[in-house]
Amino acid sequence: MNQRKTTSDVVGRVTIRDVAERAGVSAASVSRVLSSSNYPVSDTVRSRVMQVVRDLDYVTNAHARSLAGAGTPTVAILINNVTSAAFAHIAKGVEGAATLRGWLSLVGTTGDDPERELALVNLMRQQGVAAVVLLGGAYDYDEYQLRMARFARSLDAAGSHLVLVGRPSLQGDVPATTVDYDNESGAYAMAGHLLSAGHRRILALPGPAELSTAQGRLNGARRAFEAYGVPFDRGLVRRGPYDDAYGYAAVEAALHETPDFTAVLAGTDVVAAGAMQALRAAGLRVPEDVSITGYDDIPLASQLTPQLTTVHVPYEEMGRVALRAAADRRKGAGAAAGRKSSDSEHLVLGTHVVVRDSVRPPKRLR
Amino acid sequence: MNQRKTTSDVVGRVTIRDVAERAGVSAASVSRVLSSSNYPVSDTVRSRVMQVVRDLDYVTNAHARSLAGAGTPTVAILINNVTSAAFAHIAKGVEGAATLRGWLSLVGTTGDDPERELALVNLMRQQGVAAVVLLGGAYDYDEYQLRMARFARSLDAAGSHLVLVGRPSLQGDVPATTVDYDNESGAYAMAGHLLSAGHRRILALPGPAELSTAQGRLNGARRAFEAYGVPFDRGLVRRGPYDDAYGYAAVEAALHETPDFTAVLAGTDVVAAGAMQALRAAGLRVPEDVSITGYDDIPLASQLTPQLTTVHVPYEEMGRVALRAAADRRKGAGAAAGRKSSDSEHLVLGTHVVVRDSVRPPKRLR
DNA sequence: ACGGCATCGGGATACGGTTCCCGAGCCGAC
DNA sequence: GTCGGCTCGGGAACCGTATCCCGATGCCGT
Repeated sequence: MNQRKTTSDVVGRVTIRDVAERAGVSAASVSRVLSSSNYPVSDTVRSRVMQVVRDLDYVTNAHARSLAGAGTPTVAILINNVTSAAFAHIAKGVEGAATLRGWLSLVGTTGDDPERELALVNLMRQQGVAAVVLLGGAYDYDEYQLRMARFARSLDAAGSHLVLVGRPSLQGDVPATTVDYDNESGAYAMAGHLLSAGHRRILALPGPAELSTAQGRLNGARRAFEAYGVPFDRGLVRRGPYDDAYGYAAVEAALHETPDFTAVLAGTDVVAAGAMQALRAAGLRVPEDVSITGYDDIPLASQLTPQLTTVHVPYEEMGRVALRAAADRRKGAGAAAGRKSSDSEHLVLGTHVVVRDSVRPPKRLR
Repeated sequence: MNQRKTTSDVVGRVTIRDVAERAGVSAASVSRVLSSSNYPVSDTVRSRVMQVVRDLDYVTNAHARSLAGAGTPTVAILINNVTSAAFAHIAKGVEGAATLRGWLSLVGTTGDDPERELALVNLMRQQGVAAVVLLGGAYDYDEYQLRMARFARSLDAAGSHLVLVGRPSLQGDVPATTVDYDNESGAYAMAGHLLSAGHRRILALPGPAELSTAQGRLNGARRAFEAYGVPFDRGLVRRGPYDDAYGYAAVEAALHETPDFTAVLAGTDVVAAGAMQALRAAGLRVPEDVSITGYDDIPLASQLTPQLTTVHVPYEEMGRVALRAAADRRKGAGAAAGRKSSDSEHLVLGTHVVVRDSVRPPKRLR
């Protein structure tokens, strides 16, 4: 007697046919009522279906829907590390913009592992995502260019699209969009801020040597030194990973070896926080004895004491722009199979210095 | 001569049949080669298929796969705010554990909007996710209980499972798992730490009155006061949202109205950061003049100067536990349709005080 | 030499929707 | 009165993959 028609025992899957049967209509009608197409459906059928849907607590199977051609567009966010504030803000921007359009967001973390990145891109390709957004500075090997170009073409062939955010853009005619910020100019402005305050001996903590963002920040600083006619002392540059331990250790070492610096130009707000602690531990005051600047303008910057003068990077905006770019391209794709000339695109957002309390003129000038 | 041959005209979707045809085998064989079932396939067929798969850069369609019964389990992470460090760490734990098992992670942000939360749970139900993990403190209305119970039952009926992390658990026989930490004990210990250092006039900034976590933290503190025989002055309690502006404003106001406090018991590390700034702005030193404690032990706590004494909450571990619970339950579900008695489950993780540099005995005792 | 078993490939079907196409009913207009 | 057009419902053909079931082949033992 345990027939399926009684509904109450339909514990597992409720299908569209169950609904149709119970409402006394065809599956096609149920689909039309639910899929909000503008196919005309009589009010009686509509209300009958809706009632049954509520009764049975039915939801459509997204996989079947996708398979049949309809289906919610999904954006994949691939990120090195969810706990990084900067990345989290980009992700927020992407997710927010996605939600606004009714898109779904899948996230995967790569943990800086290229193998895992590869695996994830393929996984996302399987999912048939509308776009893949790759976040975070990358190591700019030749191999990187090759790998990304392959990703881009694979995704493109599958009707998807690759968006690189805060990463080196791709050379050549590769179907990918890059969303970037003016990294070098930000560093230029930040270093200029210190130089124009009178600092000459500036300890630079750009970050890891191979990371694209670190390179850009160091270049910007170097250009500022040139512009101000101040010799750039490579002995005052110390490399290391983007974390506070690096900031701490680098300052501690510099205090022993080249203690005449009057300011610290940190590659990141987090690095600046570490540097600040090391200075305090050595009995130095910030900014009275030593000035500090950061980069990123994450919430931490204004939570430190003194509040950190830093470079504002519009991370959340970048995320939004990234998704918009992907969505636009998707819309445009419907036109013709023939590729447009604007296959690859490079969007650059501005940065600016946020002046807070961590910079003062060097002591001897006061 | 490096032509891609026929491949070039298969621009859009490459299906399993395309692969089969090109390899001169049936679709069934291709499926068997790729799905790593232990169905016996001859080496010649296998290698032929693999070759074509590489040539065509074929990936299986995950939607079709899911529809056919196989398919990657997916966990949905529903989170108020990606930029909150605590939530980000939970999410990291969930995501990491998911990845480890080959699961996928979908995220959605609710932005504290119950409507959006509802919509998201339904969306995830459509996706046929294996589990939904709901993060973050919630407002503990009666309606909350009802709503969550409905979610839990809906998901359960669809073969999925609801996991509540850092939220009030559900009353009654609701098929949901709760992963929690010992919030009240943490607060008890933290307040006890201040009391045993000699503080008696302690400014409490528990957070918003209605939030479940804030309530628990205040209760713990109150119990500590009782245990130490110290009267609990409600005039020294100031409510507000969990952000640094609240910490700043509350301390500023307290400095005018009840300036005799010697310590601040903040409901959150971020709140503590705001409080610390307000004290500094008023010319007070931390911890020499006023002690401060936090709660959460996010990275910020050790980036502040002085480093913050706080309560460590095992956020990432909670995330891992949450996913494990969901996975275990899923495995167990295959056994019998009949429900076990352990339909709802409540896991509680421990907390502990991390002593750093932001607490000293009050001045008059030194 | 022959039956039987293990190995392996292929056709058919199911998964749960969407949508094309057709047809029935109804109304208004000539 | 008839015909055309419009409204709306249903049957059926997909979407791409996994898997059941059956048949073909080859090898072994007796």
